[in-house]
Amino acid sequence: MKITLPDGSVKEFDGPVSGGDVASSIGPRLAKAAIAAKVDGELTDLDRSIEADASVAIVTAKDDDVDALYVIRHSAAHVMAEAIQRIWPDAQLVYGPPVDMGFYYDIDLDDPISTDDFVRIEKEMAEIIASDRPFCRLELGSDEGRARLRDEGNVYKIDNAERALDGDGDASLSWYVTGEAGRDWEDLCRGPHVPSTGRIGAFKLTSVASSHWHGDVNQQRLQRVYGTAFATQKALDEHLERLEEARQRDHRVIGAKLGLFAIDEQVGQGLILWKPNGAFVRMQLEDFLKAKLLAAGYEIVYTPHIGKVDLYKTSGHYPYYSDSQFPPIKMHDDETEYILKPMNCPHHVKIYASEPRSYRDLPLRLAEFGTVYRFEQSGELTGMTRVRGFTQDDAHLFCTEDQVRKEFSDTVSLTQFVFNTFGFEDVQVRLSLREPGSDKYVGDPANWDRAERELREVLDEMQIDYETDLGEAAFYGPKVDFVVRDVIGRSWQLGTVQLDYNLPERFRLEYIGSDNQAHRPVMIHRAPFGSMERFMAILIEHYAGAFPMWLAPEQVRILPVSDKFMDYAEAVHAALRGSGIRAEVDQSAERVQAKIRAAQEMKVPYMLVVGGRDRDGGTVSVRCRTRADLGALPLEAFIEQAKREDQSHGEDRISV
RNA sequence: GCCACCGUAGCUCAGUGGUAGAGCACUCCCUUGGUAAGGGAGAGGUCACGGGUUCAAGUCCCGUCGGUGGCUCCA
Repeated sequence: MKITLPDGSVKEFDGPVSGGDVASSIGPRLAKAAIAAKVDGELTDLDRSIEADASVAIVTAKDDDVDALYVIRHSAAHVMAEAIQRIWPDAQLVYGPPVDMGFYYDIDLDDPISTDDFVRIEKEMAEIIASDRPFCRLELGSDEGRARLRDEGNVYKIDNAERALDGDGDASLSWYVTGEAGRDWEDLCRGPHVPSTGRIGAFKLTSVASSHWHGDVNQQRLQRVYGTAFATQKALDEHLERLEEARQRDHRVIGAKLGLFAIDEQVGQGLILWKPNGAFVRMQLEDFLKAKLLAAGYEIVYTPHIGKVDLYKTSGHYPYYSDSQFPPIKMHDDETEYILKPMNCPHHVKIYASEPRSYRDLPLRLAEFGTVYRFEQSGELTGMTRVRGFTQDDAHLFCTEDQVRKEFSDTVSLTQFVFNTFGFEDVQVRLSLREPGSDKYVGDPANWDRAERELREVLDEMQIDYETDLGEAAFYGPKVDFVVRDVIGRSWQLGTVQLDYNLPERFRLEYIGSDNQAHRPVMIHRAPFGSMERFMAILIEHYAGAFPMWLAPEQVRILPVSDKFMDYAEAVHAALRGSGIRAEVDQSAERVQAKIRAAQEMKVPYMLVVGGRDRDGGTVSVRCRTRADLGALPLEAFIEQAKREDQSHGEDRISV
């Protein structure tokens, strides 16, 4: 029998071997480090027999190996479940997979598990790990397995088993016993696991939350205990440190510290108050994009925050999303109703419809930073990322069928340009298509087919990597979303480009073609930032509050060495302001060291230390937030360079 | 919306049913200094809100509001 190793070498064995045997044949150290095997690309237990020629890779307990972490965390989930059942024998196990950064186990138990219980659970886990009991696989045929599950009486496991067996006549069921069958703890599980509990290097429980069976709110509510595990304590410590650092970058923490935004419960949940510093950054972002849009042939419009319900009935939004809107405002006649607009499109559609359009007018690109209101569930609200009132950098492009391709491709380029400008690298592109056979979509299926095909073709032409999500489309058309991860690893949708063959239909939009006949335009909805609130939140975390100079509300802080030089500091201040540079003077009675520290903490890009030497020479001593002391520069030269850095969006940096 | 946890000074947090605390920030005074915290003093509180138990509640119980982590949802 031939076993091919990852380096391409081939080892011969007589008869079946296990991954462990293969490891031993290579060397004792590898055998010792091995925790699982990957046979023809599939992870298996180290002691599973390999019956035929195969390529085999040995998985060792390494913290940078996703397979190793997968197996370790899966095993840790078992150990945690056993620990929980030791403490709460009534706990019914549901489902316990490894996930991105750790693992969880869903448990049905009436007693609430709280983080205070973690110490107890972790102690039991440590004991199970210290006893170093082997994970033993126990396989039963489907009938025998079902009988066993019936005896155990856990409906969740029976359900899991039926799903595993579904459509596979001769499938079997497997259990993993942590120790000796019939005596020690066991769990229905597909595996694989580490050879023994002692191989789980380091673990920690992280949080407890609620979940629902099958993710369905109408089903049994479960408790989900989250944890994480690594091969070594060092890696676990580093992971926890990274989490802590990420928390320091949290936009809610930095937003408060830098005076960017506030939320006030008297104003309302999920409603953002942009404070002067945050408002300034937002204004810069809007101006930046507006200039780009005007250059690309967009036109700016303004529309009201409310509209009659009827408008949204025509657009089709109202019946679909009535429970995620603020309730309608009823007028004095008790009949007319207005709603806070949940979307800008119907208003823009009405601008299109306000005059006759010729094919010569198309594409018509209407842009607006339009604030919309959606009644998100209270449990959903999070800082600036998930809110009830937000401003979309919205635009609607009305074009002919023939123009769709180019307009769509231009908007995708624009979105990419925006992400590049801010240095976002971890951006996933997601193409959302409709779910075949579902009736939740409106419009002609032929139009949908055409739209979906065109999106794919353009993305392919632009050589963009994307993943396809069936069933994630908007009800009116397919879309391309740009998804960015925040520092805590959560994914947020920012930019979006959506094709819409549907609204023009519902509003009976028309243009007169070169044939002098009426035709229906196609709409593209697009928002590169997505929402100003969410984009701002991600930007804060991305920069950890240290905005590049062109975005920073305070670009320069002048630090007089003592208040004897306050007059010179004020003169420098006036010169900077006169040149359009945003500067402040630190007037406190502190020493320079303290002033520097304060400015660094407030993430001011440049500090100008000024004292006697500078006053006499007409210079400023430049300190950069990231590059420390740069030395002295004549005031005029600093202003020149500062303006250049500002206007070039950081391409040209100040140097001395 | 659901579950768990949390809510004490502007911020970060201590606080055993028995007189409300610290550090930072703030104000004032001293210090007048050259690249990440000089020293001193002062001010700042309806312990989220409402009810209950108790001789006595920041502390225990119930409710409401708000926050956090998930679940579900996200045009």
